[in-house]
This record gives sequence, structure tokens and C-alpha cells, in this order.
Amino acid sequence: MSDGNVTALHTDPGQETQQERPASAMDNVSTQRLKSYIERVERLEEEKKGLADDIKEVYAEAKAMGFDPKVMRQVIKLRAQDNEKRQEQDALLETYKAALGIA
Amino acid sequence: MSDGNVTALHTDPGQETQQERPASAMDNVSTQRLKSYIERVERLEEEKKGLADDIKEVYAEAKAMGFDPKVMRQVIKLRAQDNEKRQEQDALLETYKAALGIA
Amino acid sequence: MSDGNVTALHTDPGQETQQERPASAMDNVSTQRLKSYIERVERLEEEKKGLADDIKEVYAEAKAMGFDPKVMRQVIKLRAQDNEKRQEQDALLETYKAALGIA
Amino acid sequence: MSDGNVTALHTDPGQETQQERPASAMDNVSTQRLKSYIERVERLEEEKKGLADDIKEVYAEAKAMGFDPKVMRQVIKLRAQDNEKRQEQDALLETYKAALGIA
DNA sequence: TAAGCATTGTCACCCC
DNA sequence: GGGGTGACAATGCTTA
Repeated sequence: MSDGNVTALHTDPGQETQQERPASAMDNVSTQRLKSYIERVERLEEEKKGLADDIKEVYAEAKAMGFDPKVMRQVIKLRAQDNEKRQEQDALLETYKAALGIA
Repeated sequence: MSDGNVTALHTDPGQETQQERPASAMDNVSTQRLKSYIERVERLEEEKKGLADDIKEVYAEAKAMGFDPKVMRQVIKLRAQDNEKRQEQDALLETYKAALGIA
Repeated sequence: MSDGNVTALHTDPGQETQQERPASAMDNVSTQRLKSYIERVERLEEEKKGLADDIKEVYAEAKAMGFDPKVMRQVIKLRAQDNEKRQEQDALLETYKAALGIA
Repeated sequence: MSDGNVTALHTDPGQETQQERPASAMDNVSTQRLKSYIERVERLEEEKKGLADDIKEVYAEAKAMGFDPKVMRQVIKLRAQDNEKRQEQDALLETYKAALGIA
């Protein structure tokens, strides 16, 4: 296939910014590793897209039942904010307790 | 809890555009249904976020192995474009055939 | 007019994030500048809308001549993708070269 | 060039939905016309993109002067709504006048 | 920290 | 008129 395109950029980690091997290719081991990373990402993104489609379906179904998706989105956003806020308050409380030496 | 906010915007499907019950609430059944939809979406979005995090981790790990995430993204994008383009060309062909009345 | 609404949100650049003058107005110079920016944007968006309308007209005319707008759009998209892809491949090559330290 | 791709769909206008020429191509004149339409659209879209870039620049410049682009967008949106509303009211007024036989 | 980019969400148009 | 699709705008992340 088009896997020939993955002849790509590898640098030994922990070196200064400029690289080794001025104009040549990676060795086979690195190439294999890179290919593996690429494919892992592609697989995960596929799953992610699947979930996005699922979400769309739920909205469609809800809409068919007479609910307004736009409002639903707003509600969900609000609830997410609430959660975040509560978590922040909890974290703050923990900080206080730690600072005051309370178990 | 904050469920009080969801007393909004439900219309029996197949009614005129404006809403019923000017200032009152939905019946319990509708409320339950809405709550169910909302929670399904929230669950799915949580999973989606999880996958996004996984992807980030993969990039971070690859970077730690000396690969350049920026290049990886470009490679993945190119590969995705290949797929998409092929699909669109197929679609175009189908459109042509349909427009020309070919079975 | 409704210009009273624009008495908001101006910060001297290079200051800390929060705003000056808690409940008062901008000075006249800033107000004039803001008005000028707003009007420039509005003018540009008007022109942009004009072009969008022109494009619609072209499609309509082509349709009247017996061409299928849907297919035309697909063709144009494909051609745009060709360009974009070529550019991205060039960019990828540049990235490789930069990463490998090649002048 | 890649102009070979524009061998596309043409139907004599004013016919019923299904088409002539089951599997063949357009004549040269039609091909030329189609090409012309395609290029007109492409040119217009280019200009449109240019304007979009101009708008971005204005926002950037305004931001550099200490204005908040987000707020600016809101202001512009509000003003656009005002205009639209006023125009609707004018149209309504015209309708009234026409209905009442007032010049 | 700011700029650019990628993604995501919203909106409008077109077809059915 | 309603649903689906595609363009546009906006937000958040990534990098310099």
C-alpha cells in the first residue's frame, strides 16, 4: 500500500536540537516503531469518530422524540461546568484541609 | 440537584413550532426520557475524551522515543486524505453514473 | 444609536489581564479607533457576502445551461484537494529537511 | 495540466430528469463552457478567501491595540441583528402602506 | 506567552 | 417543511 510513505523522521531522544544522519533514512527497527505509533493513533481516531457518530445518533433519536438538540447541548454544557466547578471547590477544600493539617 | 434546569423545551413531535405549557414543566415520563438521553450523551462524550487522551499519550510516548509529533500528524493527515480522496472520487463516479442514467 | 454598547473591553496592550476602569468608559480616541475597526470588518464582511452571492449566481447560471451544480462542486473540491495535498507534501518535505538539519 | 478531470456531466436544459447519451462524453463546446464556469467559481472563492484573511488581519491589528476580538465579534453580530430588524420593520411598514393604498 | 493550527460546534443552504 | 450536508466561525491545544 502507501505505507512506503512512513519513511520518517527519527532522532535519538535526549540530543540537542540538530540531528544526526544528514540525508539518510531510519533503520528498520525505528521504522517499525514509527509505523506502530502511526497505526495506534489511526486506530484510536477511528474509535473516536465512531463515538462521535454514536452521539449524533442519540441527538437524532432525542429530536425524533420531540426534544430540541440545541437546548440539550446547552444543558450538557451547563452540567459539565457545574461538575468542573464542584471539582475545583473540592480541590480547594482539600488544599485548605492539608494546609490546616486536617486529616 | 441541577436537574431543575432541564424543565425546558420539550415539544410533542408533530405539533406547531411554539411550545406548549408556557411556564410549567414536562410530565414525568418526558423528563425521564430526556434525562436518559442527556446521560447517554454524557457517557459517550466521556469515552470520547478518554480516547483523545489516549491519542495524546501515544504522541507523547513517540516523542519520548525521538519521533517528531508534528511530522507524525502530517503523515497521518496525508494518509487520511488519500482515503478520503479515493472515496470522493468513487462518489463522483457514482454521481456521474446516476446523472447519466446508468444502472 | 446602538453605539452605546461599544463602551467596553478595551485594555492598554501590554497590561495585566484584567481591565482598567471598572465601570466607566473608554476615552474618545480609543472609542474612535474601535469604531473604525468595527466598520472595517463590517465592510469586508459585506464584500465577502457579495462574493458568496456571485458564486451562487454562477452555479445557478451553469445549472440553467444544463450542468449539475453538485458535480461541479465535487470537481472543484477535488481540484482544491489536489492543490492542498501538493502543498502539504512540500511542507512535509521541508519539515523533514529542517528536522534533519539540511540546508 | 489536471484539466483532464473536467470531462463532466452535461444535460440539455429543459428535459425530463433522465439523461441522454448513456455512457459517452460531452462535446467540446459544452466542455469549454463547463471549464469556464468552474474557473469562475474558483476565482471567486479565491477572492472570498482573500477577504476572510483581511478580516483576520483587522482583528489581529485591533487585538494588538488592546481590543478584545471576541467582544468585537459580539458587537458586530448585535449590530447586524439591529440592521436586520430595522429592515424587517421597514418592510412591514411598506406592506402596511401598500395595503392601505398610501403612496 | 503569544501565534498558528487543528478540531469542534454552529449555521445556512439545498434537496427531498 | 424537515432532514441532511457542507461551509463558516470559534474555541482549545501545540509549538515557538
